[in-house]
Amino acid sequence: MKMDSHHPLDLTRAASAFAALGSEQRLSVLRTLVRAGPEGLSIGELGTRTGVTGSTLTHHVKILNSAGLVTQARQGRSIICAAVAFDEVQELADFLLTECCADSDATHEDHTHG
Amino acid sequence: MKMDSHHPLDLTRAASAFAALGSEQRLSVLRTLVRAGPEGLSIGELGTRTGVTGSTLTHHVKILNSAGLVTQARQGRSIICAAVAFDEVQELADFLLTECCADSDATHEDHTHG
DNA sequence: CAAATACTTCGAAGGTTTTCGAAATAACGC
DNA sequence: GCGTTATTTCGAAAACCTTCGAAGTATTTG
Repeated sequence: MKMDSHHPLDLTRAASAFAALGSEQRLSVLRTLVRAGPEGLSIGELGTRTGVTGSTLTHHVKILNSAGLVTQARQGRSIICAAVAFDEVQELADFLLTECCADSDATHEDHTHG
Repeated sequence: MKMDSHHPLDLTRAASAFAALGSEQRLSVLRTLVRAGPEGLSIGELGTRTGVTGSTLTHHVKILNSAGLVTQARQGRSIICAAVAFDEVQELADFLLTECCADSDATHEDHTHG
């Protein structure tokens, strides 16, 4: 469910991705997946590592998935989750910073990223 | 109020910064300030440009300020707001990605940012 | 000091999110 | 098909967020 995450970010999509990251539990889930790398982890293992379990974990993973930050794929009895955050988070940063100072009349000081 | 934003990010602070970005209205406010550059904008002008006004705007700016993403300074009758997002957003991205694959047993594939 | 401007605080109404447990579905082995 | 493991759906309770308008504070001007 939801495989499309490669059109450029609009305000609505960016806000919902940021909102997905804006909970300690979900941020901790996503970081655990980022640490785990491209192989991913089952929901069960993710629960063991983060302390978030059951329907609560299902709920949070679904939000991260809808935000395009996590993939889910069935493998036998388990669902394997993996972080897609690698590029996505840079895209989010760019969404905010890309037009830096565009409206500024001033002698553009160096506040860019990089 | 709140000038300290230079200790390293912990989970709680990072989540609250992401949560601050996770509303269309606040994201639009912050982008408007990023576009405006280091000079910043008054609350009134910010309201004119974003369509968010009055106590609602006060509320949203306060959340962005508490998250360390916006500064506020009185100048005469106005309050001038400016984005601090420049470095802060890169820090947030790093918070997520820094430990990429640390727990992975696999032959580390290249999923890093850069 | 009074009036005007710029913004904030307060409090309430409405909406959304979070969390939980019980029942449901999916896949595997016997 | 039946039991077991892994995860999801459903529904309800509590907590939290958003928005609004009315009243309040701060600052400048006459």
